[in-house]
Order: sequence, then structure tokens, then C-alpha cells
Amino acid sequence: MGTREQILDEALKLFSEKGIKETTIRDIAKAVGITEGAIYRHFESKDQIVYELFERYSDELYESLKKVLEKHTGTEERFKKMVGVFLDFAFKKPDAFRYMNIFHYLRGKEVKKFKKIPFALLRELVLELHKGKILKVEPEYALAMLTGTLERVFLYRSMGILKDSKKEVKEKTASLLWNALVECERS
Amino acid sequence: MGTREQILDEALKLFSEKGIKETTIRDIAKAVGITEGAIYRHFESKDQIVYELFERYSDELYESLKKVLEKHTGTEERFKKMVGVFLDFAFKKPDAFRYMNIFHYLRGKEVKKFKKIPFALLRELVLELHKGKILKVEPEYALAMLTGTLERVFLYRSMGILKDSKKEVKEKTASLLWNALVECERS
Amino acid sequence: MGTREQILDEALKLFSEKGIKETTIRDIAKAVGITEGAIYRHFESKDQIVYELFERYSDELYESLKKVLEKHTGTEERFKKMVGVFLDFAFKKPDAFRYMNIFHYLRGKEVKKFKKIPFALLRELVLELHKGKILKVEPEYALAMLTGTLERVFLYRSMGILKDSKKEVKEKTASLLWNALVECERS
Amino acid sequence: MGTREQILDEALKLFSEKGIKETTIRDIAKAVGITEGAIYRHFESKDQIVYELFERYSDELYESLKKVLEKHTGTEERFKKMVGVFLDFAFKKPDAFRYMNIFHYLRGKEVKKFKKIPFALLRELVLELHKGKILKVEPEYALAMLTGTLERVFLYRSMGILKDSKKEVKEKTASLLWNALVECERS
DNA sequence: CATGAATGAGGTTTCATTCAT
DNA sequence: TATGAATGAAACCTCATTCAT
Repeated sequence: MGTREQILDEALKLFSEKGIKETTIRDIAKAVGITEGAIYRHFESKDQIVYELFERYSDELYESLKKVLEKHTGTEERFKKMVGVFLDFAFKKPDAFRYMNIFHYLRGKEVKKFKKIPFALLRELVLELHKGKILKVEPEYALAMLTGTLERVFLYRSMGILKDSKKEVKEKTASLLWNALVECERS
Repeated sequence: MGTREQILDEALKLFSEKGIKETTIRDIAKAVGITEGAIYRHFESKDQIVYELFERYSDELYESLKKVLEKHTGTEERFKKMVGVFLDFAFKKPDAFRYMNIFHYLRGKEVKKFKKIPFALLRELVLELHKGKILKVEPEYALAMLTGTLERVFLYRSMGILKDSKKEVKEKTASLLWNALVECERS
Repeated sequence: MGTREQILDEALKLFSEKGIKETTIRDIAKAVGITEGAIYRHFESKDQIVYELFERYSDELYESLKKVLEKHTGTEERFKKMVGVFLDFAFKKPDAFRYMNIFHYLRGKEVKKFKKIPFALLRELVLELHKGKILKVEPEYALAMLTGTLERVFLYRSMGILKDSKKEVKEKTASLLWNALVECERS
Repeated sequence: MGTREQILDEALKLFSEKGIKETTIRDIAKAVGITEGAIYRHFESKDQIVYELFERYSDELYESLKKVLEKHTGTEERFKKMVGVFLDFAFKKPDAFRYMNIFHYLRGKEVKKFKKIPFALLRELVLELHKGKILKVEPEYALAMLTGTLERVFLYRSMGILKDSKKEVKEKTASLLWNALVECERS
């Protein structure tokens, strides 16, 4: 793998573990096995690494979600698949997922620069349900519940609080949210 | 107000806006209107400020939640009041609430040092529902949904995405969650 | 003397000896007898030192020249006094004079930011002679000769090529230039 | 043109625009269209480029001046031709001329290493006038005026302050200096 | 209690130079 | 000859902390 990729990889790992400011260029260089100066042959600044990482994974998740939206037509199916894709991404690239959350938290306003924000697709999905008049709650609340739950489910699983298999987690979370927002399971 | 209090106040504001590492002792001193050295008359280190703030607001929220638990007996009432107290705190002390989240994110493991974690009470509440066999989903998932939704609802409201009054937000969120986790609203 | 002044003093000395880029913050700190970090309590950046020095001495020379212009009225007297003031400044603050030349050379276009440029006064003086119809050559050429000669006279004297006393140098240069630009000495 | 020549050319351009220290090997490489490493195939070090450039143009100007001295015999003719050659060089190779001045300024003492310094010829010329007893002022002052005026005339013309054609500038400067140093124009 | 100057460790960045390919 | 990655020293700058006053 190219050095550039390695730098991004190690930076992601460290950023997601320790935080962005807490991670130094030296940390990254050491993890890659090169000197600090070498990093600057590949990136103009630390900030560029920070942004490039966000853009890269933001795009990736965005595209995955987009594909699902295009592929499936049934409302319930679309919804549940989206949840699955979201969690899939989180499980496969936990560092990236954690990192994106940190980034969001600290750079709230700057995020608008980025075009392909996964969040925007979740928003669309919710509005679609709302138009179809099957959403039980106002869309803003639904969005809050959707994104909040997804993040926490991932978090709890990575902390060991939630012990189900990835597949189970995806399925349970999907129907949990579907029921909460749309349908109602008879008890 | 004493200088000590002012330092904590301004630190909280800055931490919640810019992040902890991003806020310097100088920033805090300037905000209070004293010099850097003076801060060390009141606190041994920056870290002490960081911890003391967390402890202070963690305790405060914890005690508020505790009181509600002790006061009310009906299950639904307890649940909905808890949600209300949680959001009340977030609305009244948004900096503190935001700060507690940042703190959590960056200091995951160190949090265990603290005794009175509000999170623990939410956990208890959920387990209680579970014991009463009225929880529709497994408690870990319920907890994820509960905490995640609460955080996002606050976040979206402070970002202007959610425009309801505080009272409305509290009521809607409470029943939204109650329905999602326990009961089922007939559509 | 305050640390701030010392920093400016030592910086000036070093800049004029070695050049601006060739002088490091560490050089300056060592010369003053403090650490590098301490410099930043007094100046925001190296560049600020560079600018402040230029402004300070530029202003000083400007004001001296201005005073002479206001005090004397006879054309020849004004001219010769100006030359004297210029060289006086160069002899008294050779570092400053040398520095101002280096600064000019490297920052040609940025100099326009500064308001009180001594050069502007020399220009005025020459234009005045021109209006009085006593200038033998076109004003632009006169200005070139005036400034060029002044700089070199100082340079050669500080290099030991020119060995006259300061007083002699001032007098000789003044009449040399007066004769060259205005009058003509009968050989 | 060979790569070596291109390197010298671009280096000269950059040095004269931004200064020597301010120009990096990378800048030069980029301007030439090769990589940094490649430069070291042609030059041992950056300093070698710096010295070689100075030597090259110093020699060139020196030889041009020498030729004029050998070709012409009349005192006034020699003087005026010298001035012309000097300015010719400055107009044809403005980068080289500017660069030589920067070099002089920053490396004052090291310049003595070089054998063929144009300055030395101007010095000879002035001493010759002095021996012929036609110099109105002491030779050191004459030299200061001569070199200072030449440099500034070039500078002002390249800055657009002086708008005459090259030919005019050369002629005017030559007689201006001749009159100032030797003869006296009847007003 | 507070100030203001200073320290010193450590951060980001720059850049001449080297070297395997 | 040239490339492109890397080095390593040194530059500028930041900041928690200390300390004399």
C-alpha cells in the first residue's frame, strides 16, 4: 500500500482513538514508520489530512446509501436497508465512523462545505416517509431518533454493552426503528 | 460571583464551543478578565478544571434525576418525568450538556472514575421497565434509543432544526420515546 | 530597558548584519538572553518585529526630515540640511539605516502600506527645486542621484572606504549634491 | 538549452524576485520542470548555484566594461561609454543586475573572493579621472555618486518611475554624471 | 490574590540534501 | 540523467505552568 494511504489509515485510527487535536503529526509518522517531514510530501498540512479523511468516508457512506435508495423500491425495504448500510459501514470502518462523529462535533459549521453528507440522505428518507403519511411523528423528531439511535447502537456495541452479532444488531435495530417511527407491533 | 465560579463558567462556555484542547488557559483568563497566572490560584491545573466541571454538572443532573425517581411512582410518569428532567437540564445549561458529551467522547474510559453518572440512572430506569415486562425491546437497545434520541433532540433544537417550544419538545419527546419503547399508539 | 525594546534592538542589529531571513528567532532570543517562547509574549510573530522596526525608524527619520523642512526656508539651506539629517540618521543608527535598505529591497511592493516614508519627503524636496526652476536635471534623475548617493556614501564610510569625519562627510556630500543638481561650481 | 543553463536561468529569475533565502530548491526545480533531486546532478549545492550565478554575470559585465576601456581613449568618451555599458547590462539582464545587488548586500565580505568585480573597474576609471586632475570631487565621493546613481536609475526605471526610453536614459545619465563629477554645464 | 514575564517541552512546518530505483 | 520518497536538522510558534514582585 502506498505511503499516502498508510498515512490516512493511521491518522484515522489515531484520530478516532485519541481525538484530532490530541493526535500529533509525530504520532502519525511513528505509526507509519516514517519521519514527520515525510508526511508533508504527501499532505500540505495536518488540516488537509483531517479534511481529506472526512471527505473520503463521508463520500463512501453517501454513495453506499445512495445505491440502496436506487435499488430498492418498497418503503419498508428501503428504510430497513438504509439502516443496515449505515450500521454495516460503522462495523466495517469503526474508526471512520467514530471519526466522522468527532469531526462533526468539533467542526459543526464547517461541515457545510462538504457536498455529500450521509445525513442528508437520511433526511430525505424520513421526508419520504412523511409524504407517504406513514410517519407516526414529525419528521424532525424522527430524524433525531434515527440518527441518535444508530450512533448509540454502534457505540454500545463497540463498547461491549451490546453483545449481539452484527447481523442481529442490524436486523433488530432496523425493525426497532421501523416500529418506532412507522408501524406498531402488536404486543 | 467569585472568581473561581467565573473561571468555571467561562471555561464551560469555551469548552463547549471550541472543545477542550482547543481552549487555552489564556482564552479562559481573557474571558474572565484576569491573567493566566491568576487561574492557578484557584485551580491546580487545566485538567482539574476539566474534571471539576464534569463532576459538577454530572452531579447536578444526577441529583435532579434522582429526585424525580424518588418522587414519582407510576411507571409511565417516572419515565416521562425523567425525559423531561433530562431535556430541562439540556435547555437550561446547554453549554454544560454539550460539554458533557464532548467530555464523554474524548475521555471514554476515564469516565468510570466518576460515581454519579446520569447515564447510570437512565440505565436503571430501563432495567426497571424491563423487569416490569413492559419493555418492547431488549434493554440495551432501549438504552441506546433513549440516550441517542435525547442527545439529538437537544442538538437539533439548538441548531434550529427543531423549532418547537421547550415545553412541546419535552412532551413530544417523552411520549415519542414511551410509545417507541413501551406502548403502542394506535394509528 | 524593557524586554520589548531589547528584542527590537537586538533584532535590528542582527537583521542589519545578516539579513532578515537569515536571522532566527533563536538568534534574537539568545542575544537578548531569554528563551524563544518569551519573544512571543511581546510580539505575535517574527514578521511583526520586522514591520514594527521598519515603521519605527521610518517614522523617526521622516519626522526629523519634516522638522528640518518646517524650520528652514532658504532653498539651499533646506536642501543641505536635509542631506545632513539623512546622513546624521545613518551615522547614529547605522543598523536601522542598513535595515531599512534591506527591507526595501526584499519587500518592495509591501512598503506602500507604510504612511510616513522618508523617501516621499526627498521626492517633495526635489519637486520643489524643480518648480523653482533651479534644478539642472529632470526630477526623477535628480531623485535617483540624491538617494543613490546618500546610500552609497553611508555604505562606503561604514566600510572604511571613505575616511572623513562625519561632519566632513555631511558637508561634502551636501555641497557635492547641491552642485550636481542645482548650481555649478566654477572649476 | 541544456538543463544546467535552465536551472541557472530560473534560479536567477527567482533570486532576483524573491531573494536568495526565500527561493527554495523546489521553486527552482518546479520552474525548470524537473524534480529537486535532478538539480543535484548539475550542482553540488544551492550555494554553488548562488556563487556561480554571481561569478558568471560579474564576469560578463566585467568583460564588457573592460572592452570599452580598451577600445576608447578619450576621457569623456570612456566615461560615458562605461556608463552606457553598465546600464545596457542592467536593461538587458535586469534579473542579473538586481541579483548582483542582493548578493552584494547579503554577502558583503565574501565578495572579495571574486576576482573580476565590475565595481573595481569603475573604481579604476574614477582614479584615472582623478589623476588627470579633472575630477571635481574626491574620488571616493565620486565613486559613491557614480555607483549609487547607476543603481537607482535602473531601479526607478524598472519600477516605472522613470519613463524615458533606454537610449535616453543612458544618454541622460551619462551626461548627468559627467557634469556632476567633471565638467560644469553652463546654465 | 493578582500580575506579567519567563520557561521549556512539544507542536507544526520547511527545506537542503540523499538515495534507491 | 532523472524521479520521488525520505531524512534530519532547524525554523516558527503554542501553551501549560512557574515565579518574582
